Amino acid sequence: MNSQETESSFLENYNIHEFDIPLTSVDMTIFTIEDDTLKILLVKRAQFPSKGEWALPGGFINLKADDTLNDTVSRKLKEKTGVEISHLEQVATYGSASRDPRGWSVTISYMALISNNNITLTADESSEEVVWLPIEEIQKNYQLAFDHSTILAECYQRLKSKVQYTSLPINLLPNTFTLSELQKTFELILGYGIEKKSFRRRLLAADIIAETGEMRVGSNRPAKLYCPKSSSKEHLFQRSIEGPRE
Amino acid sequence: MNSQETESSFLENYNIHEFDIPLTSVDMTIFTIEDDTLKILLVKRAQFPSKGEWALPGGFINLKADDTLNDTVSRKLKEKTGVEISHLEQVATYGSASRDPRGWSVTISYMALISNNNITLTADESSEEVVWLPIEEIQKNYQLAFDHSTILAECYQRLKSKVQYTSLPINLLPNTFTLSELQKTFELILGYGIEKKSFRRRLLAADIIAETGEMRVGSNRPAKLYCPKSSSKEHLFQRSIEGPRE
DNA sequence: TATCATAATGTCTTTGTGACACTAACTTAG
DNA sequence: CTAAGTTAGTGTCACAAAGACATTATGATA
Repeated sequence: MNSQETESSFLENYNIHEFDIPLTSVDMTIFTIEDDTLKILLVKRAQFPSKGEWALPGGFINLKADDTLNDTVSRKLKEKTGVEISHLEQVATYGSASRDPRGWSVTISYMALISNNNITLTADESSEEVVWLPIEEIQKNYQLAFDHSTILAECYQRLKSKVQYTSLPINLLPNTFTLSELQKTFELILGYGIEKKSFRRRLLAADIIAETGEMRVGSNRPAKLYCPKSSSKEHLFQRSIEGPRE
Repeated sequence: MNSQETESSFLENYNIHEFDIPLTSVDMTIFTIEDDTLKILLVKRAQFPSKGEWALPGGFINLKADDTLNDTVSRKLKEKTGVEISHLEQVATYGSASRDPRGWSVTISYMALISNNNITLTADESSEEVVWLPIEEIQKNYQLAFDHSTILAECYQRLKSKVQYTSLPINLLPNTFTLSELQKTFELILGYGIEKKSFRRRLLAADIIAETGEMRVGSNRPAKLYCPKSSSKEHLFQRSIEGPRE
């Protein structure tokens, strides 16, 4: 290095491959609701390492194709689901020498919520199979590749805690829904029942949904259909939802 | 690729340098309180790129020295402050082709809280100067290197929102403190005054601090000294702190 | 037309917070 | 020695929002 060096001359001589740098990827926990069950998307790996094992969808950053991390994630999401994501949120980043046998690696995890409109899942060269599986069953009976069980657990935890004080579950439903459907979604994630009246008071006070004027007709009293207002996708409630008192 | 390939033969032939991978670093927003002011640590860069500009402390992962991301962060923290960190939390990860002139890069940002016990800051080969600066002044009058202004803003935002519903500010104080000192710390970060009685009720209900039995003597009525209980470093309050009513 | 199931609302109780007045304890000025 | 001043700490009421639970509303179906 000489004293005549400028920023541009420095950059001309800079070679990224001189250094040991970690592999960097993104991984996604994509939630949806199917058959009154919270499910996430898993892929069966078609390539080494961990070939044949179940894993979260994800992949390496493509330095040519992607301008930002969000581009990487959007590209991967489109590859698997081909569908518009309702909510996308970065959760955490994991890095260590041992989490991937190929070497020091870093992965950035994302949580995505989509409404299940009979999406057609598409496998590609990196995955033999792409399926929705109930999250509770994965946590009980599946051993995921790499540290994906940990990543999954942290994303699920994030979802569960955000459900206590935000309107996030709206992103798991279609564009119109009844209040009972919305409440059921909250309860599914929280793991306990909540009071109908309090729940509706919260929604009303938050002013985040609007009546569509239409009704959902079933074999009982029809229910009003609602749609989210623009601000509703992640509204923070003033207090968090409490479970039943003892 | 042949059909005889196994996981171990795959790994033998795997060369990380065949691929374009991004540079990966960590950056830290280290908060402390000095002279009743919230300050963070900045370094003046001694090397290209952005030589001479102010930046958040941080650096690249050392694949030989670090086993995990936390090792990288701990190492960097020790280099600059030489001090035990009270609270450390990953905040967000930024990646893009343009954020660093050396090429596609990813940085993982951390927020750290430490109590200011007259720490001696130490510069090293990568930084000419290491100083505590008031965060408000940085945001007004400083243009930081790379996207560090954005990273700083997001860490500050994280701190401010967590102060509303957790006991995080305890980590900015020494091991013993009075309730008034603690309240002042909350108010400093929140940016508004809070009610003494409600504040104390919350702390009592949370059961996160204990009387030491000692008193702080000044030129007025002496105040009881408290110390944190083990669970107190990030206790979640049942409701968030509200500002004054209109 | 009666029954049933779910939708929607009314209202009382409980809980925790903001407001604010009040008491307590110590230093300092005179 | 005493009164004034300042900060520490407590008592109490009003208010806001949530839980509990009863009640009414509205459709399908037998």
